[in-house]
Amino acid sequence: MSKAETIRNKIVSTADDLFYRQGFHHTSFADISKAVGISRGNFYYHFKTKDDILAAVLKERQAAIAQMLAQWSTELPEPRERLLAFVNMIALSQESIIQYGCPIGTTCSELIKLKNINYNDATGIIVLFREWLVEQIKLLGYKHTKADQHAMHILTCTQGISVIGLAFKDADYIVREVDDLKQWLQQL
Amino acid sequence: MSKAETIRNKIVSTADDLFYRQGFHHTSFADISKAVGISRGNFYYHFKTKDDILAAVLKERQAAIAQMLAQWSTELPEPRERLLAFVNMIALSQESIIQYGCPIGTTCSELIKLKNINYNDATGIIVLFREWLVEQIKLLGYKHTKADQHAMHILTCTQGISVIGLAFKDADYIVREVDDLKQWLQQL
DNA sequence: GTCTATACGCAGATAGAC
DNA sequence: GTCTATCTGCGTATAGAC
Repeated sequence: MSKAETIRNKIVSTADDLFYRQGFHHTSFADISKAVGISRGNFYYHFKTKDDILAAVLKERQAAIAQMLAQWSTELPEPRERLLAFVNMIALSQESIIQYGCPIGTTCSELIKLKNINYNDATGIIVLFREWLVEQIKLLGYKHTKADQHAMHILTCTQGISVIGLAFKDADYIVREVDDLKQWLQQL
Repeated sequence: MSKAETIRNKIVSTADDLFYRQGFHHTSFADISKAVGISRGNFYYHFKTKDDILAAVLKERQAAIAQMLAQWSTELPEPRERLLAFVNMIALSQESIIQYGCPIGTTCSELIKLKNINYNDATGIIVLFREWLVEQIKLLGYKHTKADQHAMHILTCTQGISVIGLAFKDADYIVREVDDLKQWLQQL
């Protein structure tokens, strides 16, 4: 890997982190270049515009999520286990959720309102989750329509937990709601 | 009511609307003054800073919500009916939720990340909802702790529905999830 | 490739004429 | 009270030296 690619990757991962913690609009080039440790001028050698960085961040996130889901699909034999792994993700990242919310949901909500952002780019990751969830639920014996409704319900709960967890900064609440959701999954 | 107060009120209601549809950070003074039909200079006669407008908007929203909740408490005799009225609010405003999300949730999520905004100002309205819900659920015979957990669950669902409804722009989904939540309330 | 210097536009905010 | 003119700072973006 060339040095240019290494720096590029560092810019993307740093931007990823800052976009999550501060929001896309609220993160300036100065923030990113300062965190990476390069000058703003150098910055433009790698990315022409802010939207270019955003596109790279979203692509990178999507790839990471796709890989994680694929890993679960291979490592966990039972579809129900996979669903539990998905839901458990919320409980595991409760600390960051309390501080910054869900990385997927908050970004999606922010970007979807921006007129110049592509709708599919903004929602891509949630679509990925939805399709993967549907796949697992169908393996439990549900038809597509019903499986999709259940998948949407799971997404509803995880996003709701993230929003309310952020608003009230309550870790116990997150654990409790995640447990309820797990129970719901068990009897699915 | 003096003319100054009328204009002030118009600024607040316009800002309220724009903050909801575009987000606080994304709404400029130019946007508001243009929508109200006054010059930016005149603007500053009524509000010194952007934070002042935000404070006025939040106060106004809080007052409106408090009044709505009080009205439900007087008009609807049964606590269960009141809870249904709350949840039904989501279904009734599905059109705007699909476009802009939940006015309470999105604003809260955005403001809570801003360092210079008071935490209590950002979460005030959700706290209001929480307390009112707890009150109603206690009337159903639940102890405070359990009632609060149920209240938090209702908030979780409504916020989750708003986020996912916005992301997928699906009105049928909203109606379906609201119906599920209503059923859950019936057996509470 | 990486830097400094700088242009440019926009948003927040102020001064002062009317 | 309402306006126009203007200032300042910041964020995006470019040019060009090294």
